[in-house]
Amino acid sequence: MAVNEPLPGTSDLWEPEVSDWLLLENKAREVFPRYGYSELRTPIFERTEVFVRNLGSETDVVQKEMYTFQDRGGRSLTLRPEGTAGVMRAIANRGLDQGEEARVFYFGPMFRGERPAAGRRRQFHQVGVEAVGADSPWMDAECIAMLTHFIEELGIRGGKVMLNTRGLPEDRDAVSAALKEYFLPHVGGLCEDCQRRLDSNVWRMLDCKNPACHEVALEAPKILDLLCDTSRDFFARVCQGLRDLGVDFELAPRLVRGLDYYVHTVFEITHSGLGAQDALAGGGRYRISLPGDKRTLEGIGFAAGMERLLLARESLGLKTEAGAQTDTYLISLGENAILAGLKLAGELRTKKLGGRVKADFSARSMKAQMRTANREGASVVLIQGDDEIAKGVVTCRNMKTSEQATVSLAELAAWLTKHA
RNA sequence: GUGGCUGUAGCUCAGUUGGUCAGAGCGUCUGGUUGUGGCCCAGAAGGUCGCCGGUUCGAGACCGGUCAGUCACCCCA
Repeated sequence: MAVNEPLPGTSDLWEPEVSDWLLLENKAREVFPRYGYSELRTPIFERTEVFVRNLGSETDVVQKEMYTFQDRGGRSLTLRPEGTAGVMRAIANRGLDQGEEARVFYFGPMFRGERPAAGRRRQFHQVGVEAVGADSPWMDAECIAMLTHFIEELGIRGGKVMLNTRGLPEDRDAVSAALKEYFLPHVGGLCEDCQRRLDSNVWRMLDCKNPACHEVALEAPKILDLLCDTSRDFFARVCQGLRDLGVDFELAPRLVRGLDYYVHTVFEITHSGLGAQDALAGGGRYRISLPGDKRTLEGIGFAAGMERLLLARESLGLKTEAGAQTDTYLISLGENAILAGLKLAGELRTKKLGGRVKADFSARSMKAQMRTANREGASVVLIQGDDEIAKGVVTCRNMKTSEQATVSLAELAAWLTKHA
């Protein structure tokens, strides 16, 4: 049995869950193009270098979560742990003219070697967007609005937009210095991680979840207050754009997010229906150097966890229930009839009649076949035995009303149209 | 990677202080007369009690390990 179970953190997806996934994918394909974004599909594995370069060799994702392997040529390849790096690589490969923008969306499986928990899998799925070559704050506002639009279209209420800014790279030293100065006197009472972070990554001390650290971080200087005028002005425009678009948001002064390439806007959407991993989506503005391109490209993007979107829907009672598997069920009595059933089913499909047509080839009793038809939720049952075949008719039963009629093959189409 | 909880038929679970304890409900299959579902009744199939080892006269029950699930931490989506 164990050999048949999917690997930890992966799962087989059956109906009716597949329907929920299709809904998600279809919504992405419906909503994002309305904002001028087009779908991009990149490979599921890349040269390891693509991710190391883009995410940074020091990040947790790169250091301990990637599925990396050697191919037959000895190259180091990695299953993508996130979507942005591959998208950037694809954009670099195609080239982006000065002033040109690339607005794309994507979705698909990502892979990280983590311990599975609620809303966290080893093969998980993200739907994300990237708008590269766009450096306007209004772009940020529109991007966040698009995300909330998408989430609302999925029927997910109760998501909260948490918004902050990290300012420009030039601001970083001043902010770090101020934070260090603030935290230094308190460091004795903080968790081990934060004691280390004081030197390695003081920004992250702001969003530590350890109660003692959080207490201290509450009084920390606000990043926004430490930024230059340019940064503050940029952020003010993002906020204004969101207000003009009618998007509710909360300022989250301690939201910093993990990756170093973020500049200016950072945001998350949180939802209470998820358990400990309460982030539905996260993103921000970034500056990235594309390989083989001297320019630094700026962009804005986000990624949403599809499993988490589905969990949020589930917490709101929106999970798809199991439904009928079959619309028209063909019962055949006797060997001759089975062959007739095979042919009739084929004709129905060719003529696009009867919806989902399933023929029973089991040669079981009438009763047994009827039971199966009923269990599968068939709305119509067509019965053929030697009698019907001899007369060139089909016994048609409407399973909802229990009406039954003997219908000639010529009239079958009309009957099905009426009852199916 | 760390910790808590869990692991018995397809599903949900009972199984007292180790000794007919391998069970129930649901589901499935078959039947309740000659070609008819959903209700009802009857019968049947189906599990080496996650796996390995140990303690014991004897373990599903106790111990150790391992695998898996789940929740939390870390980190993130």
